[in-house]
Amino acid sequence: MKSAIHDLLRAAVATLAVDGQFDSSTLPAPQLDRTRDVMHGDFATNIALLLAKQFGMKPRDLAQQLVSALPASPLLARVEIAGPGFINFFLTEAAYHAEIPRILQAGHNFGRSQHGAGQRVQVEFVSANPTGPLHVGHGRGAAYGAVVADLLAAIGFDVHREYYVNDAGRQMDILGTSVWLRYLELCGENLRFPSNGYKGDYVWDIAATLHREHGDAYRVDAVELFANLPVDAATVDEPPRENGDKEAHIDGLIAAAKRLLGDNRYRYVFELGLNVILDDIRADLAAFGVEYQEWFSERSLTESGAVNRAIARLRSGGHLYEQDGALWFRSTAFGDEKDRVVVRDNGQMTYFASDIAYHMDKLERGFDRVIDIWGADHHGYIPRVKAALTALGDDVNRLDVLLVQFAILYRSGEKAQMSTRSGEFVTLRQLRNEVGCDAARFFYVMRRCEQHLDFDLDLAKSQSADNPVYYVQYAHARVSSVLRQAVEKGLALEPSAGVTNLELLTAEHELALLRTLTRYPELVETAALRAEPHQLTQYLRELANDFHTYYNAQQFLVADVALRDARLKLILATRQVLRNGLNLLGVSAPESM
RNA sequence: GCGCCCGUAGCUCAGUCCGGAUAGAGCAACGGCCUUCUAAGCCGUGGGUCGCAGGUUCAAGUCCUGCCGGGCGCGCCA
Repeated sequence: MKSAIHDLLRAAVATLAVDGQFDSSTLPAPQLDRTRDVMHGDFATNIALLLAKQFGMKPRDLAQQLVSALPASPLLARVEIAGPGFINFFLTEAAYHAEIPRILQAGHNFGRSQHGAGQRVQVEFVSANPTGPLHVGHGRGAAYGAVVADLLAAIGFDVHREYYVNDAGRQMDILGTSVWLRYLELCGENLRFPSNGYKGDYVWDIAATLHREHGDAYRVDAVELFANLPVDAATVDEPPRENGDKEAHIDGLIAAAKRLLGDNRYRYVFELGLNVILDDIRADLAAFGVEYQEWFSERSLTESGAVNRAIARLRSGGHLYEQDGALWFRSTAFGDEKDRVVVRDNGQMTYFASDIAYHMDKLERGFDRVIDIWGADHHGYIPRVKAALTALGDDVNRLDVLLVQFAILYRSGEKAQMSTRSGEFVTLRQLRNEVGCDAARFFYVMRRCEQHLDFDLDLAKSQSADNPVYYVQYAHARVSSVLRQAVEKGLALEPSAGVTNLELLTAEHELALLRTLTRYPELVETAALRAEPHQLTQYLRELANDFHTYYNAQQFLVADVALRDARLKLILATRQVLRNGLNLLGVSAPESM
């Protein structure tokens, strides 16, 4: 609908440009906006104000000429010039009525478009280390990423959803070692669990599996294991101690574990921990309605030689240097605040080295656009990744990093704190079980991603008007209920009947609802392009409000057959749009509540 | 100290990209609406120096500069 009016406007501007000897390509493209106030019509443009200077005319005079140059259209009831020179477009009721069969015919495709056709986009999100269950912070990234991906797919992009699995590195060694130590305790060994180890119950569970299936096959003498290790720091329950170093202690434990178990047995414990947790994350996300095309292994980057290749490319470009026994990337040459180590003095690759290789690999896979969705605490990491891509000679503009701020849970006004390491956290699974997937998905994307999210558990659970997700779902259920009763009373409409009777929809509430319905395709497109799912939640609340208002003002199942038919078509179209929008959010559209 | 994000009604937030018309919504408060399709709903009323100060502009919540407040980050951790 908007594009039709936009075409008329562009034609008028082009006509005037020719008359006035202007090259239309040098003029700003006319913007057409939805009006805020119905007094200003349906659409408005400020193009006369913007072009007045170039055309050497007063804005209102230019506006008048533009209006005269507008091609005739059955969509336009009238066009007015207002204020300093705005041009306001008032659409005919028929223009709105014609949208109803369009919505009904398009069905679940209404709002979808081919805007991004032919372009491949990768969206990488969540990518939490598989060292424990996902917590509520990951949940926001999951919901946000999934909806952004679905929005982009809705406007025609070929979307590749990916989870980067950190299945290598020190944190995973700490997890494997934590599992093994718990196992030793189950074997009856007496030991002091390291302050830096993973203390969650899930570690005990994995250790119990190992013990149940393999008995004492992985047991060693704890006294021998802990001999000659650097002193650990104090845990939170212990009095402070001097000279403790939790990092050196855990690294010593990892090295001892590898030595005492040998490669094969160490590997087995490590893999057991990784696989159990990764399976849990997969199941958790699947239950949350989040699906991926690919789970990309960090380890595979080393095995495929991608990391070495990335380093070689940086080296041949002269971007690497050695200092203090380590290999550094001169990222300051590309705007980073300091240079970064890619190979440590002990020969180990840093996480950053893998990440360079990963992003190099992403671009090599030919995506037109690569979107990373990270927690806001990683924002300092953006300059170095972009620096690396620039140094590699890749087009850094293909990468967008979107930062998602923290989600803070509130229960009866109190914050719920979370930390994976201490084992005291609220998991995504707990949240899903408590408030349900629908409320969780909706609440997570209700705010702009740059905004801290106050997640009110009590509100998310409440079945009342306060709860926006129920409010929208209730509108859908209400339409369904009316349609059910129409069938029961033998009043079912014939959806294929086309535009017949729609001219009877002239009440203010009906036209307001229609106006909102026709905004949907525009809304989906901007929400997708700007990666702003909250626009969709906002819109659905407005649409639900328009419907509830209409519902309270008019009876649908009236005796007048023609009027009833028209109203049923309108609410059927409303249900379709509610359903399409909820579907994009990953929220169910219940037939009854 | 440096960098990123945020600051709009009592509360939670839209609106800022790309400057436009009297700054919007929900909650909370107050007052109405169920013999009629689900009251999980609707309608109405009150409530704002858009953090502060300058600047640009015909026009600034929106753009620029400087402050102030809050969050996060500044490892040869991931």
